[in-house]
Amino acid sequence: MAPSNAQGLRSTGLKVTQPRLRILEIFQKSAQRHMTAEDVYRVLLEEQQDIGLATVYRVLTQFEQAGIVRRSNFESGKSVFEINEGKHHDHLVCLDCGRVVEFYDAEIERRQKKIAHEHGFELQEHSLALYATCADKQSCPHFNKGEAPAAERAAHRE
Amino acid sequence: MAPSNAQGLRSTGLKVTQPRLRILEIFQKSAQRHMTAEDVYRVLLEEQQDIGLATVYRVLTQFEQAGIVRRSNFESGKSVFEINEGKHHDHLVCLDCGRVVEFYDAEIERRQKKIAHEHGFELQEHSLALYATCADKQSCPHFNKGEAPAAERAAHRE
DNA sequence: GTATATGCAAAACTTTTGCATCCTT
DNA sequence: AAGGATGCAAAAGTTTTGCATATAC
Repeated sequence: MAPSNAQGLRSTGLKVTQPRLRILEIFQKSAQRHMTAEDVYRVLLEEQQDIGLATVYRVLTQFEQAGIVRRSNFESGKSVFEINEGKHHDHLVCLDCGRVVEFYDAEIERRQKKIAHEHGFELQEHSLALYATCADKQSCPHFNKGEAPAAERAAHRE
Repeated sequence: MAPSNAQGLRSTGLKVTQPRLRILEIFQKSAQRHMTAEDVYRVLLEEQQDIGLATVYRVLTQFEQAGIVRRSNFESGKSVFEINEGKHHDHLVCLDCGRVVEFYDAEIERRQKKIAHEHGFELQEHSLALYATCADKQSCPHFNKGEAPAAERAAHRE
């Protein structure tokens, strides 16, 4: 999964265009694995690429459908995209600095499936996000300056 | 929690107004525990109450802050509200009919807290939603006609 | 050359806000 | 009477769409 080049893109049936290649590259080169459409667009602007925000959304949506990226929603109100490495995981989001940690817990996965079955359902997918604060504030240096803290939007409602 | 009357409302420090009483009543009388702001507004319209959508949003937000309702986001892009009975639970959403089942799993809760700790965080909250289809379609009679299937928005992107 | 993709602007949707007026206390 | 609450309309924020033009195969 996650084609890293023109061949990979082609194999998904998508034409190999500049916008698609550039967006893929941004995900590969960025320090942040998790980016909103705005985040990607901002990088493109800095690079003086003439790529519109609408194209970013279109490309990300197509990439999602092709299995190249995954979309999450957290509580920010915005969609967050990341390259799909094929390994399923859930997210832990730092409310102090927005940092996103990925984790996988087999037991949680197992119980989710079991719970669905017990209620007469067939589990298709799930979305799990943990929201936490740094136990040791020193270790949470508001690291992802590009990514606004997840606490931001909740604060708006206060 | 979840004051069911004027006294209860007063105790939260909120003034007892018609819109607040009516909205509370709608949650108490409705067959659906889970409703969007639009859902509530639609009921008000049917009752010819002159209550604006903005007020519905304001009241629901205040109720959330007062602990009277809880807000969830699922994948629909809209906020879903329910009366806060005080018992924490997560949600299982039927992709066929939109039905929402509540569940609680102590082991999942435990592991979430453990995972956060292992990464140096203090868990504050979490959001877990399971998306599933009915194993036996007969038992899923598109029950919540008022509530559009959760699959709807995803379909929009296709 | 044809079908697709893109850019731009405008629209769609959910949610919030400004402000004059109304209602609780 | 005074402060908070509401309605309406307008704004904000994110995401989608229509359409003429540009690009990939």
